[in-house]
Amino acid sequence: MNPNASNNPTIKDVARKANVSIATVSRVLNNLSGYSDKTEQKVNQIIKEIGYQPNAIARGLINKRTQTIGVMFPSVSSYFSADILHGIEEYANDHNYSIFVCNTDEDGKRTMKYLHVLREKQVDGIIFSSEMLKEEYYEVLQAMKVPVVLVSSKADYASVPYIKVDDKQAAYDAVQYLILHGHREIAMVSGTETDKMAGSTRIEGYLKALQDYGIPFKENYLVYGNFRFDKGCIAMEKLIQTAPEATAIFAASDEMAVAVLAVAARHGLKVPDDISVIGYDNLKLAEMAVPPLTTVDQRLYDMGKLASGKLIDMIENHCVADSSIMPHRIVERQTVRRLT
Amino acid sequence: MNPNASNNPTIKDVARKANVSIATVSRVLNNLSGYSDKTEQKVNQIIKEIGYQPNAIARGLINKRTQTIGVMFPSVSSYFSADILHGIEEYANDHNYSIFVCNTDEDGKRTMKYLHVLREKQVDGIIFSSEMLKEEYYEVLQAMKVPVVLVSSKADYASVPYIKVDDKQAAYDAVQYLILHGHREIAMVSGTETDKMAGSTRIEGYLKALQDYGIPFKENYLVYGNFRFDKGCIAMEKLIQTAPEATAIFAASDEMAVAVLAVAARHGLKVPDDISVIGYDNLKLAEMAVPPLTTVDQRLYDMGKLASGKLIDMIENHCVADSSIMPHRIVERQTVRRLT
DNA sequence: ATCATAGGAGTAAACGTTTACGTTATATTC
DNA sequence: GAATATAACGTAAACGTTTACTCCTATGAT
Repeated sequence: MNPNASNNPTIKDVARKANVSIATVSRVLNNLSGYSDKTEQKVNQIIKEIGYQPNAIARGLINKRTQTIGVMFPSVSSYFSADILHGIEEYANDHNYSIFVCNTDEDGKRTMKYLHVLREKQVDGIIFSSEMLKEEYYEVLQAMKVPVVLVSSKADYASVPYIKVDDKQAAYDAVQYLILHGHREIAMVSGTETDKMAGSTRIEGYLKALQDYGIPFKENYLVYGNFRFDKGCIAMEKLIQTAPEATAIFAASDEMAVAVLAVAARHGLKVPDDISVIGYDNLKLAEMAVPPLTTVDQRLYDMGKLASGKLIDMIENHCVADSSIMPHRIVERQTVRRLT
Repeated sequence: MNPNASNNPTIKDVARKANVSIATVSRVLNNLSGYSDKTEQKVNQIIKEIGYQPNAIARGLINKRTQTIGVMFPSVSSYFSADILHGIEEYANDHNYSIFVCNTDEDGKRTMKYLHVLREKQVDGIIFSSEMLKEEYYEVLQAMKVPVVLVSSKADYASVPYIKVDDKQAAYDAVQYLILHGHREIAMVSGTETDKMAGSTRIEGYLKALQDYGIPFKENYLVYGNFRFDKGCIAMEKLIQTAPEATAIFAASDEMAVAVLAVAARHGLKVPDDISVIGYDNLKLAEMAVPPLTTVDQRLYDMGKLASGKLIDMIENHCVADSSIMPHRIVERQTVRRLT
């Protein structure tokens, strides 16, 4: 009888039934040369017949390629990550790569554990999303010898390709937009105080815009959140206490901008009549807000796609991709009022 | 010299340097018995020294287990999926499983392709999220012989374990909540017209509640969306035209409820003063809305965790888990007004 | 002293592929 | 018709593990 009844059929089963060697089956599978049309047809027929599917694990073992990439997110469930992930997944799938999602929780331990798992599972490459690439991580990454690309992030000490918008300029543009709408009392809800990445560069843009337009910076106009909604609420509450004269607020993320909206409403402040707000990201969330949020678009989905693209290029061509600065633009909706 | 300089060290390298056989190294790696304390220490020391990490691919080949599960989403980037994914990921990671995310786009072709990829990659199990399990899929799944669990979905012809809330009852409760707040003109923004799953059962709940309280159903009070924001907007626009007398709206998803909020605002309708709305899901989005959305909580994160748990149980104990009906509850926020 | 026993360790097959190399038969060239 | 090239395969090693067997040695019981 069939010596391999209960298990999934293997290349051996195909070979036996088709009366050829497994080498030949392998050849038609990978359509190389070295077989006649007749055998090709015979083999393909048997494959259909017994429902054979190649075993990617066995392939991976010998090819040393798994067609798999790992993606690290500080928080998979954040609306920010979701968009990037979607882009990454789309491109990767189209190019026959699967993706492992990893949720680091911004926790070093967890991240290291994940890095080891990805190493053991022999991923072909890794994408780091919106997270500082600590040296500790970088060391493991180097030991793994797989390509890495950063998205919405940047490593200043190591030359790892990244994809991000020019944060400083984008923040500058956002603040300038407010200024050009007649605002001079502009507060900012920033990201994490210590986050060199998206945090401080956006603050720099804010500061520079104020300076360029001769607006003095006031300490109490700058508060910190962590890019997420909850901290954004706290930050806005603080702002209402300490900077009630502000006519406009620049939030360093859409989630926080929406928090500003929420807290403003809670306090009976009308947007944009009593206070204007501009966000950062252009998540779907911005469209959904009431009123719809004016924000700076950073095309996260495309950034995800591009990240996938660069990484796969590096994997397949053993090259090193260069970094990209993504264009940004302000999308005008209804949360900024023109001061007359 | 080292015969294996450029590549990652393997168990062979460890064995050679420790002067033991690879079998012994394997034994200490998997801490089985059959070696002395001294060799154990020696081996562990060498492992540290040369930075050896086991190759999960090779392991997978022989063990026929990959510690990997595939998760299918109709849309990875939806805020709904993000929460479930987070739950799944969390539990899986804690139990040493990695997860492949798959975005089906609700497209049969894409789904089938993914199913084949997952098969080739030898995943240990599959979670299907919020999607009808078509027979076509089910056949491949059976051929794969891996456990499957459904989350926020249900297959009526096949006995696949699922996790979901009692949609009909939850919808009933939502509508009842509106009724008990004095509403009688209650419209519904439903999900996909054809979606047997979450679509029609929620409509049934709506209908039953109306009936139980002696409220006649009006055709024009029921409009269809697809659970997402954009269609929700269109649905609400329609409602404003055809059912202006409605005092309350039950939306079959938070995204659509938020759409209702947005469109209401666009038309100068105040929520909850002019119109009340209750959503379904309790996404973070509901909290973020202005005003904060009253909705029915279905604890998606926990459902994700539970799905992971059941699946891993099935994988490891070769059993078949039973289904779970998750508790739901109404979380009261500020979009429903008590009619006096 | 003999024997059974168990602990410690090695050997080699197996997992499902790919691929370098070898072999045969046929076609081509002169 | 001999020499050579080429097409069409088959053989077997390799990828990095796990594990069933086997073997040796020391220990304890008799």
